[in-house]
Amino acid sequence: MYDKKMSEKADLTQFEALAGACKALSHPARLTILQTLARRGTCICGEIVDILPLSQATVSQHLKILKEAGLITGEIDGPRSCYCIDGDAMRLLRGQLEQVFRSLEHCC
Amino acid sequence: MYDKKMSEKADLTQFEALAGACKALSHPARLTILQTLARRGTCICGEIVDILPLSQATVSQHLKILKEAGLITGEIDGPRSCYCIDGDAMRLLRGQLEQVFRSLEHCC
DNA sequence: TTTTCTTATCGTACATCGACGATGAACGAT
DNA sequence: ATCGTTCATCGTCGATGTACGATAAGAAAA
Repeated sequence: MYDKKMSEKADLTQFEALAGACKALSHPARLTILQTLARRGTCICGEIVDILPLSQATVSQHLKILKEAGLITGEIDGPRSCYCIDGDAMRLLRGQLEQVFRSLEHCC
Repeated sequence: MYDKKMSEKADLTQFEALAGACKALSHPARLTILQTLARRGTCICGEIVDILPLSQATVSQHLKILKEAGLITGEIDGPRSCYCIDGDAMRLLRGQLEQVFRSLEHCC
């Protein structure tokens, strides 16, 4: 009936960025795209379409999601597009996740 | 017109488990729940509802998602439920993510 | 210019997510 | 047996995600 502790609600916004990055990783096709980009070393365009069992439109959409999440960069090179892993963003994400996992080490 | 390389399509199923775990992490409320469980050390029941700015039904739904993803365990203790981080699952996920990030170190 | 190749975007259809109120189930206490 | 508490589940609804074909936009090649 009465307020328990005068609303000490958690601030969810502090995790919004990390949650968004995890969402970008939360699809097999997008993880496969990242793996492919890393494996080829150099940037790749629509070879990804040939590799994935998905339509060109769907692949392009997944690439857009990864780009909007800041995990990859895309540059137009003539008639084709060249995508590349954003190393800085990836290292940042890696560090953030590592920090979370460290804080989660103390379980019951 | 002709098959480029006789269908060397990537197998997306190999990343399904990891993608599913990332999806479980891809919501601020769920990350906050994990942080709360870790912070309290001991298992927690519906105090989470008091902490999060969400309804009891919504919190229960997030807890279910985390449990189905195997990241937490839930035990019924009398009239209340006691949740706890699954340390083994968390370490496994941490290792898998670390492996992915290592393979992504070689960027352009 | 016209064609061809490559890629992005639009529109659509269906599935899933995220949030909530309401209800139900389980238990302790009266 | 009847409350009151705690929690899970149901049903609903709008928003978002996933997939595709079709189309548009751009540059190279004819």
